[in-house]
Amino acid sequence: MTPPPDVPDERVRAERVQDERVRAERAQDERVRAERALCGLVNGLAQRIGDHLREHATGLGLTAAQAAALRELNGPLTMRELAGRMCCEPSNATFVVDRLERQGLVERRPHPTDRRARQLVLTPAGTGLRERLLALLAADSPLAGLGPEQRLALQELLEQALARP
Amino acid sequence: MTPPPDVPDERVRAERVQDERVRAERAQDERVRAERALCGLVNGLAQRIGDHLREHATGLGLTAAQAAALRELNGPLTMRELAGRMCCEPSNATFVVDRLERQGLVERRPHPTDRRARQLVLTPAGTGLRERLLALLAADSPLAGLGPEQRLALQELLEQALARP
DNA sequence: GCGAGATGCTTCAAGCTTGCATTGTTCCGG
DNA sequence: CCGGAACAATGCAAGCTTGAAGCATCTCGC
Repeated sequence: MTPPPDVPDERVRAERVQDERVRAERAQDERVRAERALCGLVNGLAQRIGDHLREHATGLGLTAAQAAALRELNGPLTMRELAGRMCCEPSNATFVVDRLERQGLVERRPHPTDRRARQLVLTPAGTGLRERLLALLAADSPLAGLGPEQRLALQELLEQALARP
Repeated sequence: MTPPPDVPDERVRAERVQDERVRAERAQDERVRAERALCGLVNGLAQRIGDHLREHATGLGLTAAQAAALRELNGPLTMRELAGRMCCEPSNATFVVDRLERQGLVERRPHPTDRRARQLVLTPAGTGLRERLLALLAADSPLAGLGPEQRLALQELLEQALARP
């Protein structure tokens, strides 16, 4: 039953190589799957945060984007500053502020020192609505499942993940 | 210099109450600020994940949403299943699949056992493009800043945050 | 001064996403 | 069997988001 001296040796080696490749592929598959799952969790939480905002916003006659803008308007801002705080493009800020203005919640004034820029100021109605919104948002948190030390840990992990561009 | 027996006592108490309220407000403010920062980080990472996908997708003539759909199409799926994997509404899946179909990457077949449903199947072109996409996505990760144990920690935190609905 | 490039805002086209209504099909209790 | 509830997919309206193009204004180096 001992095989001829040359051929099987060859075959054994080939099988070993094949084996290794299969195992490597499977390991990579596993890594990819885990990565996708993790990304899914991140997106899921982001979506929940958005839903939470929208939920409280609709009760006040606002969309989520409008509420996000209103939330940032604690003092006079330029369009660009608002876009920065909302983490979106300036053109998007234009779109959202258009609606807020049409609803009489915010006013576009000429900027005192830069004639290119606009100064966004809340109207009395806007100020009142903003306070109601902040009260609602402070009342319950989309991160209620996490304790203080867990939030800190999460923050550090997220910062590290975002650090490498 | 000793104050009259009644009035200052009153005043001291009032000041103490006022003081406490101010401190409480400030503490709540701080909590709200920290929460917003954390939400910002979550959204930031989600956005980076999306950008990463878009980046590799555009090189293949796909949008991010199309790439996300293609990525999930490893075997025959119904519209509903695809929407589930993409974490979006079925009507959105319809929209995205419309484009994929128009580009000849996917085919809508009648479902073998349920005449309400459709079965999505990749065309040869779709299969090839999907493989190229997966190769690109496996090559670099949007979570490159995190090591294995950190990913595990992040996963656990996110799961816990999402657990409480 | 002044002209070139940078900056602030807006508009537009294209695509994404959601919620709701509609249509066709299946499933189940009577 | 059959009528109604549940379900799959789609059409549609409204809103969100981005990227590129365009106009007004500012700023800096000469």
